[in-house]
Amino acid sequence: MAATIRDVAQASGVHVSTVSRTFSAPHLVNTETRNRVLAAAEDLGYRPNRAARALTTGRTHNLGLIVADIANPFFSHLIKGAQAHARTRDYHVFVADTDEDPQVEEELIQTLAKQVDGVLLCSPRLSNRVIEKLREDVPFVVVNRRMKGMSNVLMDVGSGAREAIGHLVSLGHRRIALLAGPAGSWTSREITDAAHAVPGIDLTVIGPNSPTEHGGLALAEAVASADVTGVLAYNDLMAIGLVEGLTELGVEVPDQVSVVGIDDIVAGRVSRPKLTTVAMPAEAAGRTAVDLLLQLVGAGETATPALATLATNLIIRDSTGPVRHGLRTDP
Amino acid sequence: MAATIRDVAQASGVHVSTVSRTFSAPHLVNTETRNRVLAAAEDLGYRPNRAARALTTGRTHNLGLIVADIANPFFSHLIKGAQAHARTRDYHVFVADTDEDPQVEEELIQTLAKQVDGVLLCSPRLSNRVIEKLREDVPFVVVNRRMKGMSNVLMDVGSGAREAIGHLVSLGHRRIALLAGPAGSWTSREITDAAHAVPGIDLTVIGPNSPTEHGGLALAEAVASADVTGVLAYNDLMAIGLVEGLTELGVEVPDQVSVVGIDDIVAGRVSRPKLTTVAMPAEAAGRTAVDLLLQLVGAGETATPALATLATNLIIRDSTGPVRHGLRTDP
DNA sequence: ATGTTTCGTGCAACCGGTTGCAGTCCGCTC
DNA sequence: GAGCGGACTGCAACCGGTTGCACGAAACAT
Repeated sequence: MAATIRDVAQASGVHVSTVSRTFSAPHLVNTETRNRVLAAAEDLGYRPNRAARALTTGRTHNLGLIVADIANPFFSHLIKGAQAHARTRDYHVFVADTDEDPQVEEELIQTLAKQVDGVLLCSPRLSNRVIEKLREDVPFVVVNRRMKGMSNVLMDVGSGAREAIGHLVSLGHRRIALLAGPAGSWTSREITDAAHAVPGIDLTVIGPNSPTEHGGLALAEAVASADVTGVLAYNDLMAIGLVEGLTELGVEVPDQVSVVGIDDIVAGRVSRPKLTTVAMPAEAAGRTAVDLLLQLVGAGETATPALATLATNLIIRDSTGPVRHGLRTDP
Repeated sequence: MAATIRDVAQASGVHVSTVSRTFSAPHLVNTETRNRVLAAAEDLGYRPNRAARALTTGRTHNLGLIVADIANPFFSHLIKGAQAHARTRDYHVFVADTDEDPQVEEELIQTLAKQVDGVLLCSPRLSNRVIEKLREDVPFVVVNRRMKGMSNVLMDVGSGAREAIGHLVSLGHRRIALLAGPAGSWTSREITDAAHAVPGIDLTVIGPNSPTEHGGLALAEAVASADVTGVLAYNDLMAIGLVEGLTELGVEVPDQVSVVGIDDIVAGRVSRPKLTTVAMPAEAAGRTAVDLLLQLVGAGETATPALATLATNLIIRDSTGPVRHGLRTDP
């Protein structure tokens, strides 16, 4: 069907190896010959078959990117950052969505392993043990989980959570709820740990929860009856869902309850009240992860794992406000 | 490094071809032998190398999915639908984002062509001519563009636009603006054509525009000064951006201007006012597209292209309301 | 003129599988 | 007991490239 290297060889009267070299090591072939080969290739519409090349070189020039939920805008931006950056390095990024299912996550990694040079694993739900085992199959960079001996891209979400809670405290809040994320999420644990370490507050942890709008919506009753005035949610989607649910229950945000999200997705800027949130540098994380992964891929076995930590920052909008004491008895 | 078919052959004392058959045509090999091979494979952690298999069979069991903007929730849901459905058919879907750039789109298709059995091209920005040329390299299903002789998945956006404008008209609107989408978008043209065909309205088409929140935001002034009372936007992101911009300009939605979006993304439900929109069945489109593509892939050259048209429906929320005459002179 | 590089190209094995063909062994039929 | 067919399995070519090695010719040194 499509032209192969042998067609080109025949058409230009040289051996296949010369054609091969014309593309993968041009400096080794005579300028004149090269031009002849290139002309023939152009003529036949020949393009090297990457899969076949991968078979011998062991390099596919593809990267895999695994996320829990492609519909989560946080991941969309990470993906965009990774794809755009990889393209400048002549790599392609294949994205796969696990639907928050660790089982699917494991299968996907195994399937991808042979088809890519390395995998970007974002916010994994798998256990460390399984990840370490899978690592024998393919180089990894793990985003949003600290793993000894592996390259990591982390966002300083602990500090973000501290900042968020500090903000609530400065507004007078003391009884604060933390909506945890999914089980197995490193980020969720970081946030929880950071929150626990803040002195002088009365913290209620609710969860684990599904990190989606629905997850947040479902928590509205629990939050309303938890006797808290401030809430920090695992991510913006949950925060938005929560605000929606609270509003339906007649609980005013921020007048009765202040809500802080994490991620800084667009929806948080257009929802009302506008969401106070901890901004996460998703695109930068994607780019950084690609860099670390290519470093790993290039160096082979000898690579030393690297750790990148990206800063987060609090963006104060309208979903947080000062505590109003005795509110419930007001008119 | 990883175990190959030859390692397994050696370990189980049979020829490689027997190992191969154990996996790709189990009924051809003796139960006893098969078990021995399977045990050895299990033992060595052997998994067939898909790329190598693809070389001889010509089937990679991968599909490519190309979208203009992975961060657009409409596409996220389409992707999820496609990936989940493909997985049930033992196929994997690789997603790539073109960033709305036709050049990148073309390159991506060419790169993917050899690594997948077929491509799902969603809302292409390329010209028909180029697509028809690329089609020689790899089977296509085109989503959101009608192309003769190719399999298509369309959403009945024309009827959706008619319904949306009918809704505005029933609220008393006559002077209506249409915010067009990007150049090269079939959907945008469909909407425009449908809008033009509605009798008795005074239509202003603005565009082409970038189909993002920013694109909508940037149009606020143009809309405010266009002397219209109703707006239909190419998609929800633009509609949301527009509402944001109008609000900043002090123009009330829906009191002064009614806004309708298209897609029904989550952000439209949480933004205030809640967005009236034409719901597009994104997930179903993803599933359907995979079905049509696998049909095409299975049948080879002989395949007859199929056309699937999915219904849309209007969801009325709070961003549309009755025209208020003489509003601007009211207090 | 001879020896030594350097350059350019061809040869052939190899990557990890698949598959048409042929051969062996076995039981069964007539 | 020869002939036949079916069930397994091995052999080897092949998919589309890459690459170490060898070889011939030209360029350079001596």
